[in-house]
Amino acid sequence: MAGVAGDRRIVSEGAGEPATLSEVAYQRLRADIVSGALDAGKPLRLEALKQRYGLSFSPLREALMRLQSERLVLSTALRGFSVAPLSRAEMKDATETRILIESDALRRSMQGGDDDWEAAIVAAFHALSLQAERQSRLSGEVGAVDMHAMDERHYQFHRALIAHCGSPRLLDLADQLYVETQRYRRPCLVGRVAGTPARDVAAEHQQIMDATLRRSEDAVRYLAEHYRRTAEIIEASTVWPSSA
Amino acid sequence: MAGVAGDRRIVSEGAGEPATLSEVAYQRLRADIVSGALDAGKPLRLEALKQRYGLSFSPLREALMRLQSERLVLSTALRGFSVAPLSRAEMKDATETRILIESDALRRSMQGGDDDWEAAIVAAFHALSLQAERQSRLSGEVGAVDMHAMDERHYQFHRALIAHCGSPRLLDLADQLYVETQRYRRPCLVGRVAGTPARDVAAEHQQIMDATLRRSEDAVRYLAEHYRRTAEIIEASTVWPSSA
DNA sequence: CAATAGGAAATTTTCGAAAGAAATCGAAAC
DNA sequence: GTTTCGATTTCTTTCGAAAATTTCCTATTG
Repeated sequence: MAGVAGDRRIVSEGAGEPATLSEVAYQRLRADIVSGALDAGKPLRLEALKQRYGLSFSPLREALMRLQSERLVLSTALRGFSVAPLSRAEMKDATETRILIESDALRRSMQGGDDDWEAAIVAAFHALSLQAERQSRLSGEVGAVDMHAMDERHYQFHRALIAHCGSPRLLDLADQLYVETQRYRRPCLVGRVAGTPARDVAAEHQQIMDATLRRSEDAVRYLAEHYRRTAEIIEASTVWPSSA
Repeated sequence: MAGVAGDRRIVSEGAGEPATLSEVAYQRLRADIVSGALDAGKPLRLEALKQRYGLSFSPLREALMRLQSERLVLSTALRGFSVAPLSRAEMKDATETRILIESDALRRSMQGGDDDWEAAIVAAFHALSLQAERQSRLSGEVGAVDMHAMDERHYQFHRALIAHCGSPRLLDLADQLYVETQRYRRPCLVGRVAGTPARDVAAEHQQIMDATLRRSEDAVRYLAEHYRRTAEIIEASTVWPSSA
């Protein structure tokens, strides 16, 4: 998932490895929160994190401070940090905010989008399709084949659509909301839940792409539908904590 | 400026003083960046900050990490932090993003807004008017009378408009963008620049409020115009750094 | 028996020093 | 005169221990 939200902030020269332990802590904590390796709602004891990642307090606290700004971590003064809980309300808010941001970004991209932008979309769509096909062919084999690669392609496709919007803030927010909503998607992707209507995600992507290349306002509508449909399926198939 | 962006994050029990030095560092650094006490673009040497605020590295770095997420501070791995520079492009992006966020938040507020919401708007408008009048009466006296109080009232009015939107994310983003754009407004407020067309800001606020209470889509239009007008005046009357 | 105060343990937060990396400066080589 | 290399200095980053605070447990009181 190289390139997702947060990479703007610490400008490390090459594309290579992170230069500071603070950055390492940030990336690993974020990955573990998104993947669910760290349970939602649970307190993040510094001693435990120190142990887990082999880092000391300073870089850990700096990373947690940053994650707090991105709504992945909660903090209470003198009482430490905890993984931000999951709830219906938060998922809805994240989804609708994402739609607001990406709709505008897509519109702006379509307005000024050039040939390179179009080509990048087509390329990302193709790569996503290949990965999806490979995925479905291997489904049922050695567990969770390569969800990571799938996520990355999926992210790249949606990012390509809005890449030409011209606003660093919108792109950043989109990245951040992608990560936030990913927390909700991930558990659903692991196993197909019974009673879920078969859904042709590839067709939805195709529809969005086609409308985008036509520079049609339909693209915005399709994109919003795409996100809302995902949110609905997740809401229905998630076992929510009692109080949320 | 109690209550502006960032207060969500660290939940300190009472409304009282900040419980941690990390929080103190955050608030003071932010205030100094917004007020211009720390020059835009300049590097933030930790030794100097330590001296200035009487704090040590850890809380300072944690605060800087947070400010970085809010686009007030820039950081380069192993090369430290610097105050985010000001530029036309950034101001435009911040302004347009703010309009996007607040337009949606205002629409949602108008949809579900109840009596208390309306009352709070009227109250905030009134308080702002009183402060503005006092301000203009005292203008020309002992320098910069109480810009702080004025800012606070102004913030509270705009916040009251969108307060009922129901989305914590939108409110947070609005807060953040308010602070960001405040950096550009502040220098303009100090002295009225020659050639600036006399502008009846109070009338604009009145117009926004009236349309809002009527639940008219005009409110959204007026609000956007209000922000764009401010941005234009600032752009014209600011001495921009050569490369920006 | 519930409520409360006191104290021990666990945890967060802060500090100052040590380690590590980049920038600076000057001398030597081209 | 310009470039390159190396040592020195400056600065950031990290660490582990000390300080401050909360949490938990127990004994005591009403």
